Amino acid sequence: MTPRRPQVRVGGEARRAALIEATLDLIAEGGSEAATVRAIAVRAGVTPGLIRHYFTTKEDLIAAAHEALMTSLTEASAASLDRLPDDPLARLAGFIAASVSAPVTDPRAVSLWSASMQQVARDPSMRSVHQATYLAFRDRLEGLIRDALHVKGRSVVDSRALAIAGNALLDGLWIEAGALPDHFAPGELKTIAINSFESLLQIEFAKD
Amino acid sequence: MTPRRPQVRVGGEARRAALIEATLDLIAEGGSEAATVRAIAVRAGVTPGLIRHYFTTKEDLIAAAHEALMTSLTEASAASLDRLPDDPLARLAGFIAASVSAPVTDPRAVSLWSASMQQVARDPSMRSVHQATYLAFRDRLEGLIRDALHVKGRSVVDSRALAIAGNALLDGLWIEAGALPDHFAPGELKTIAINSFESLLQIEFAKD
DNA sequence: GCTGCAATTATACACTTGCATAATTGCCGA
DNA sequence: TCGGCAATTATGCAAGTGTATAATTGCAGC
Repeated sequence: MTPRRPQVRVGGEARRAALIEATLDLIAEGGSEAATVRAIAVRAGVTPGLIRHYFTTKEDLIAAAHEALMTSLTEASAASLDRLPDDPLARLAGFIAASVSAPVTDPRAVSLWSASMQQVARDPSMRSVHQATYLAFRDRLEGLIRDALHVKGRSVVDSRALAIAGNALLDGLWIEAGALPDHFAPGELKTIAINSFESLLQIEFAKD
Repeated sequence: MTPRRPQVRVGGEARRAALIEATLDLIAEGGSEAATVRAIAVRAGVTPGLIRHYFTTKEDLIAAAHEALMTSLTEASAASLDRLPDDPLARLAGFIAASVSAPVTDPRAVSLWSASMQQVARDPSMRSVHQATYLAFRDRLEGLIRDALHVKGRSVVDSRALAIAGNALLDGLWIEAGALPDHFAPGELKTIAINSFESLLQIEFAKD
């Protein structure tokens, strides 16, 4: 007769967040199929039934986890801006560098992101979350670009196109860094990103 | 008493390829978890047991499907080069345009690619296949860049960096086109890609 | 025509999955 | 202090999973 597992009461938002965190951990490590209800429960130190108490269905939990991931990525990006200087050129350069360096360039994040991309392709609600996050990042980049060009006295012809291209460039480098972490020399991607933006915007950043 | 299903004997490589194709279809439509043994069998018009006759395990089949996908992508890229003109500048422009237009920019392909990215993160053999495919594409792009710069009489300082940046740019645009197909005006991404390469390489393509 | 063998179907099994439902437990307010 | 109620655990179930094994079928070579 195995004794009943003692309850550890947490309740409310904390437990909910713990379940989401466990879900993301499992997906990052083993893909969507690894995130079974039972595995999530074990990871969160909880009984499977409890999940049903916080999420009416597993699909619910997955969606919540996806949204949490996206907002955390967005917030990480916003937070990096807070630590940057005021000079528009240096701000843009710092933002670019942060986007292709650790901790943003993290295999776990890339794995989670690619896992979510699949579901984005077929779940409209996930697609709208993805689109909102994508646009938030791109709009931030576009603002930085406009400021940088303005301080150089340059007329901004099509900042939308520049932001799309710059965003694509950062995305591509970010993915490659995550997928083939050993393939690039340290700092190589950062240099490439900075140089590429100099070409795209036809400006020059101050050398550090 | 349901009658026994009539056999349709195919045998050998054809049936094997059909099973792989059914697997890829299902993964593209519903993610890895949709590719169950039974679903694959139905899709291929076959009985589940037959799969075991061609692949000793399901993992075997998945790996074979991944390799088939990668080689097909590589071959598609190589084939597009065959249809391009000889002039190096036009060749590069055509290659860029093809990389961000249909049929390369295909939701199915993007979905399959992101599905494989996940497994790349944790399966070393899949990672080596991914790396080989990535390098094949990038090397092709680097060659086109070198040719284009050479015909302009420009010294090629760091074609590796240019190829990495260009590849990242194309990847990023390709992914966004696949993830948010309705978000961009027709031809917008193509224009952005061409203009961006003009900036990156500091050249000008002939207007078409 | 027969026979042997590979290709194919059929059936079965043990295990996992998500979910429902009932039983317990701890805590908070009266 | 003692109900009451939300948080938690326990148990069970029907459906789906991969795989093993046996039974059939068609075809190729003699």
